[in-house]
Amino acid sequence: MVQFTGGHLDTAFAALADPTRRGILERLARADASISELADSFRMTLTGMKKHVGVLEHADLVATEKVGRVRICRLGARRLDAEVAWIERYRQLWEARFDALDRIVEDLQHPRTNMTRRTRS
Amino acid sequence: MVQFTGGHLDTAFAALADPTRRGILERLARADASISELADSFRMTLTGMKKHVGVLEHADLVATEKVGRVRICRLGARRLDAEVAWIERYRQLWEARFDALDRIVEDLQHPRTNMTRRTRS
DNA sequence: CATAAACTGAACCACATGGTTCAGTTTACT
DNA sequence: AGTAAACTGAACCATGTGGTTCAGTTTATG
Repeated sequence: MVQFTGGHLDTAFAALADPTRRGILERLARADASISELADSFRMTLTGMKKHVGVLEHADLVATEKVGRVRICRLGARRLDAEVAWIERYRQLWEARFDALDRIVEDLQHPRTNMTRRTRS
Repeated sequence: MVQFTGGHLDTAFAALADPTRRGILERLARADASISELADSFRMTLTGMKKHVGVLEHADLVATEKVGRVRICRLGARRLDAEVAWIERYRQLWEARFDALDRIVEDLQHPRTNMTRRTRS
């Protein structure tokens, strides 16, 4: 065990851990926007907004392009497939774990001499 | 717009943003464990591990109980439903956004005089 | 009772975050 | 040419993170 080459998962989850950043993604899903548009949508300085966009860009959740004096921000390539995959796998383990617990509780209440493992219902 | 009461999403995503923490969850899905067991699985001090468990506990991803001198860690109540829901919704928007882009590109290549919106195929 | 195991809390460290201000630079408009 | 908009970078600030060490406390065991 001991190390978990996290890679994308780290940066993607970290990027999603901020409400402003999630807001920006929702906003960009409606339409592309400049840094200033985003900045005053979220009542924040240009500089502050640029940092958030930087984080999202670094996670490939946003892509930007400079056109004249304005930087256009659009949704990036990352579709969060790996992230959902991790969580879904975790949820399966979670369910299995609690199913097992249920079986134990039930066995304590209705013990049976046959100790072979029961199959999932 | 302007504020996004993030609540759980914040802490859950933040908790998942660390590879050690994801590792702990996977480990606990296999079986409950004490702080010391986790600590040496991940080659870390007890104190360090306790902090990680603290973060996970704070996000309801882990629940602990002290039994004698050992603290038992098990999976917590949070099944990450809200988190998956957010991401899934985002992916839908993402698809819609790129479908729209495809339509534009296609229309540029094969222009048609009828400008009514085409329905999704 | 004595010792050791297992945890806990405080204090520290280097570095990242989420913001700001201030001082530029580049580009558009008149 | 001159002004203003839009961004950019550096510096700063308070707080959080991921880890450590050290000094306890509690609980189990010989």
